[in-house]
Amino acid sequence: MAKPTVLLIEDDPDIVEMVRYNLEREGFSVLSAARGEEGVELARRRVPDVVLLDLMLPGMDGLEVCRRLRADHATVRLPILMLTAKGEETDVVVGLEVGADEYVRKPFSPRELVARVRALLRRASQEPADATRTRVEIQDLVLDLGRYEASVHGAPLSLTRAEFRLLWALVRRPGRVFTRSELADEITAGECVILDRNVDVHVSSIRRKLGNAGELIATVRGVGYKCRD
Amino acid sequence: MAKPTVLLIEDDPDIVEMVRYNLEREGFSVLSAARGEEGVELARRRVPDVVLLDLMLPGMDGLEVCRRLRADHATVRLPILMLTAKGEETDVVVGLEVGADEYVRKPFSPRELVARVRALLRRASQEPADATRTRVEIQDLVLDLGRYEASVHGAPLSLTRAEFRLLWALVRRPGRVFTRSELADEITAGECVILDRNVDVHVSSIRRKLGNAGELIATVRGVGYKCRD
DNA sequence: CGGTATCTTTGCGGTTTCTTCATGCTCCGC
DNA sequence: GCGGAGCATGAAGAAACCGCAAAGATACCG
Repeated sequence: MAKPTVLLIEDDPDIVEMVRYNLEREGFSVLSAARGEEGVELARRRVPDVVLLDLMLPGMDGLEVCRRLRADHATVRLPILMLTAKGEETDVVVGLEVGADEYVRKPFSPRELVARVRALLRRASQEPADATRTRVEIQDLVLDLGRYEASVHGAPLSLTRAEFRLLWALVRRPGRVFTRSELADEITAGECVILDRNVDVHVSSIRRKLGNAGELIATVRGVGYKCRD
Repeated sequence: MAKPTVLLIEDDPDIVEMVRYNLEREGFSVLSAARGEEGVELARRRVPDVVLLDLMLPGMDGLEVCRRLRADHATVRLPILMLTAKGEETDVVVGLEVGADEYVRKPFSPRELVARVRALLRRASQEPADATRTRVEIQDLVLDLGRYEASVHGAPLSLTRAEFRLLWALVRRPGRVFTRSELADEITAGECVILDRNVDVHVSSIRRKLGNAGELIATVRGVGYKCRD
């Protein structure tokens, strides 16, 4: 998982500037397009995590963009947040029917925008996450994602967030080998980049906390780590 | 598994049409009623898997429908999703008291609606007892949703609305970890957006009011909060 | 309209956790 | 057995996180 990408389709350069500044400051990577066609094309090629879409665009308008994104297989599930000017209430309704997920009225506060984008991402990502396994047992080790708890032999462990994420990644697919950078991404959830060696440190500390069960984590020399199965 | 059935109680034919179209396309079977009495009757006779309920109805309003569904043995644990128009915040509060499980603000996107209905069904199938609980006791703490009252050791607490909702969300599913933004959604019922950090403040104030029982709320560092079980 | 309770945001300080670095150890081919 | 690359681990500075207090904003009520 990398830094979340936002595609902004908007023709007013001031707004583009403002949104870009605020989203980048909050750790998003921002793409932008001033015209509808361009936006659809970009969405198809780069597939962002969210689309912010102005309703009023020169050429192809926001509704049409929305329809096209929904029509294309690559972008059909992409969360779309619509930016509307005040008093376009009916357009909002149409927009939602056409497949937008959220809307924000102009003028909007940067804070609100960021919060909405976050909420949208969260909802989008938790949808399939619920379907995924939330609990894993392997020998004496039990991990429960929903409760954020780990235990060995029934004795609870106190893992930090990074440790938990790392262990979760390994244990979820026993036998499969992960490179250090794969694991680093799991730890940071793609938010930032860390050195591969850091993974060693976390592994070391996990092993210490696991005690005997520490042997569950096998070092694969020259490659990375895996969980024994 | 058979096609899940949704009962929509809503007087605006446009919305009925829109919801029906979208839910059927997604594989649901849809019943509808334009009036509250009719809806209650239908719910009793056909017992759907979910009820979508408009708050503003001619005749018997949504809240009353909700109460009746909760009063009847056949429908007592039916998941209810409430449709609310903008600015009906106070009604939303009452809706929570009466025992609705989810809210969607109008205007809503069909995709969001479908997603919520799915989420509701999934939750209902996983924890059938949870949906309709109106009272929770955990150690010395008692929360009563119907009366909007909380007490520790029998001594009543004076919680604000935000505090009550937050605590209710935590206590209803002990052990499960909630992120700050999930909790923020619970507090505002999706009406507006607040900063994650605000959740800390409410938690802090709840803990103070709970006294010793404040330890029931555990901080999960780097993740959020949960209720000890 | 004014007063009050509640909600939201903000900033600081203490604490934990993360990251990096340096050092010593292990494994492996030769 | 030796050398070297790769790994383990301790330590320390940097960063993130949380609790709390206090102030500004908003909603509520008479």
